[in-house]
Amino acid sequence: MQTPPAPERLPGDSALLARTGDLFQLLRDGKARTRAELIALTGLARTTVAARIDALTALGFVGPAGEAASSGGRPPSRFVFNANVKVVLAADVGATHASVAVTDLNGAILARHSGVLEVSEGPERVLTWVIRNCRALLEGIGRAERDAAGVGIGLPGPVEHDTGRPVKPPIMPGWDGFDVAGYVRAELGTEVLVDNDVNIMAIGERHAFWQDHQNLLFVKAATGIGAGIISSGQLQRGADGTSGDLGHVRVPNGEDVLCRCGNHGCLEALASGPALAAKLRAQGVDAASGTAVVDLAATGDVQAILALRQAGRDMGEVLAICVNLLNPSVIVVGGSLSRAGDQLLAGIRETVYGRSQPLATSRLRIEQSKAPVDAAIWGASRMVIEHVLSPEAVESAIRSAALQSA
Amino acid sequence: MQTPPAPERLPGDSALLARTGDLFQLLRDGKARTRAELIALTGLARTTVAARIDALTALGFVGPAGEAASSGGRPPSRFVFNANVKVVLAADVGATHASVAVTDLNGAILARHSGVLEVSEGPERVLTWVIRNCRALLEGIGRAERDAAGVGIGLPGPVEHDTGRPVKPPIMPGWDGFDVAGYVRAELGTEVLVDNDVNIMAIGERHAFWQDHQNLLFVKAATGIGAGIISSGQLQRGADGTSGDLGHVRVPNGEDVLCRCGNHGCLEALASGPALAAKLRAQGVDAASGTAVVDLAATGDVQAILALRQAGRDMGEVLAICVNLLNPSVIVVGGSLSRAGDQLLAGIRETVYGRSQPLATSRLRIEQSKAPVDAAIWGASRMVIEHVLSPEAVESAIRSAALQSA
DNA sequence: AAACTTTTGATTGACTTGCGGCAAAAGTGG
DNA sequence: CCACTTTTGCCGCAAGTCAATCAAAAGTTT
Repeated sequence: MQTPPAPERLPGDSALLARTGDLFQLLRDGKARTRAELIALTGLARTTVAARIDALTALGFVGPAGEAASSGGRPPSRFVFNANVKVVLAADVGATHASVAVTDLNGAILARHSGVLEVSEGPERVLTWVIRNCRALLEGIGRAERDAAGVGIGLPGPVEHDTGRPVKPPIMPGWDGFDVAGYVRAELGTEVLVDNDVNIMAIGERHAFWQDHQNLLFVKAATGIGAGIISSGQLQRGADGTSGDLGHVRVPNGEDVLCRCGNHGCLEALASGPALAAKLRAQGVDAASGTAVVDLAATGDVQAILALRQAGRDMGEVLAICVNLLNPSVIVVGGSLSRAGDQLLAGIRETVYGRSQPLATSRLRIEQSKAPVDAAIWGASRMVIEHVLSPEAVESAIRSAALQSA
Repeated sequence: MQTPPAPERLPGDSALLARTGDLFQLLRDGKARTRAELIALTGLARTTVAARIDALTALGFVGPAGEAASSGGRPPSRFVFNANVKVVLAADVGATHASVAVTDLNGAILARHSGVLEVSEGPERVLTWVIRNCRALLEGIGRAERDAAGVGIGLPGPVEHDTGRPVKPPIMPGWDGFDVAGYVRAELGTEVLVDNDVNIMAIGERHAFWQDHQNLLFVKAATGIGAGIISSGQLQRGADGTSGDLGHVRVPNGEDVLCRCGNHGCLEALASGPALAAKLRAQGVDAASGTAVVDLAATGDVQAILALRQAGRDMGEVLAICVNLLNPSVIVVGGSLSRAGDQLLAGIRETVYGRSQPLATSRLRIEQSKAPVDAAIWGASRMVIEHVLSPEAVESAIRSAALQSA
């Protein structure tokens, strides 16, 4: 008996593309592709690709996208990711205001609403506001609640992401341990993911502008100062969900400044928005808040400019250590103070490039956030999207649909 | 026509255990298990489990482990991971000496050899020494070169792990960009993985003593001061492989000390072994090196004790920031200075617990390395083991064996 | 308009894999 | 020695992937 020639590819061998959900990942980039292109890309058989595309089309995850140019015969039909099968709800809750938005599955914002809302009013009232406005936005664009694939929520304090509960947040009285995810899920009936707002901004900024960077440090400088760490392409939340807490790190030249946390020399007491405003007021300048300082700097106010630059240096002292420790390829500075742009960044760059090891800084970029207002919404949306469009999630959606029809 | 009842589990549905390599992961813990236990653990069918065990047994990855107690019928046979199918070579190259070892697939050291060797002699000579001693060790325990599953090498400088090349290492003249992995692979003909020695020690320490901690910071305090970061259970190497470089971070009370890197106030200039020895010599104490300082402290020398404690405080200043940034659940302090134990750690603890946010430290442990000498070898071995026993690697081994026999 | 090219859908058979059923094997307890 | 239990090997079934084939569809080229 003669054995058949060993095939180059054993059946079931395509370990990376064993499931329909994996094929789908290729289409996630939004490019329209023909079946032939997908066959070349995956190495799967024609019938397999066709069957999987059919399954994805039946669920609405992909849709037809016209025809490609003919190369002398029947033109091939193309397929493209359908970012509108579902929508995603995104909420960014700040200390004194909140935003909600509806996005498609690309993270593009379809509708949004912002309002003044004190997080200190407690979880029930704040989340009720969020839920109500989510519903209103859905109604406004004519989508049903069941069209929502999930809700992403950013909160201004440490969050245990796995359970969706805040853990001892300093500025959120009444929220400690509250089951945010459960509360919202009970109302909206969808997947709910909760995280720290800085983490969410890091995710948003990375996906929007720095996709090819696997090691990114996002710094939010506003009322507080915090960082979101992306290492190996993955958000790092730490053991208790409190990673990136740079606000109360001690900086050298702030020994005499008392912080609201009770310690001396915290970065936040030196370089946060309120700290800068207080400093200028002490100099006789009328500055109510951090944004006022930024506005003053924009008009050319020398004291404001100097204060921002010094704040940048103070932050740089801390960031230099972060750079040596984490060796990121980019630091993105966001938050209300970052609108000052050059002034703040110049101070940061000056110190970081001076203090860090040449090896770690040779390819390091330090940039201003390119979308200070949208990053949080994008990140909240992106967190949900990655979850619900993951190979596993798509796979299980296909399987349950198959069960339904059987 | 009647549709058959929908099966609870569709074929190919066992997403998490689709492959034989995944079943193998369950057996990696070394516990002997019966087929029935594996069925319960995996949810796979009896025949499937049996077939996979057969495949793994054929390759030698698992072996029979006697019979379990009968519960009234035929006693079940048990299977256990066979850590001796292959051996792993591990090498730790330090500045002035090097170690090589052979371990089994559990990482247990079967044979080892250490010697005096200057890394500055250059890659060819050092690696030749490593290769020669690897061969000698293999011969000593009666194993062939082809029994080696791979080689793990730790080097005292930054390494681009993906390519296996050092990048601008400060104390390794002639090594910059040298293809370490390629050079060794050409000789020994196996997988070669290279990494920074601190990273490797972090891996070793974590696996040996802190398996349930997903966020660990390993600090090596010796001639230099560096850290290995494990976040989300994964070693974080940074964008250029230079993460954890804490030696040249500036600490507050060292402004007047000049570091060998040319800057002032580096942690290494204050708290490294040579720095402590120099400090004591300036005080009239005879201390040749960091280990001499540690020895003095062990005899109760007050100046040495004070110096170590202050070094701990200086390190603590930096580690406090690391804690706020990374929120690890444990910091392990290793390196030659860590043998000082209490003195150094007391200084570190004092500062870290004082400076870090209560949230980040409430569950933080700061401990001495439990195996200062073995951690590096264990880590180098572990790095290789995780690579060659990964589900993918096992899977492909099984597939290629199937092709061979066909 | 006819010939040619290319895509697409449908079908078939071979192969592989996972699963359940059945019977033999290998124990225990009376 | 004889039931009884449990494990284990073997076989057929169902499902999925793949390669191959055929025919229809939808273009281009002559």
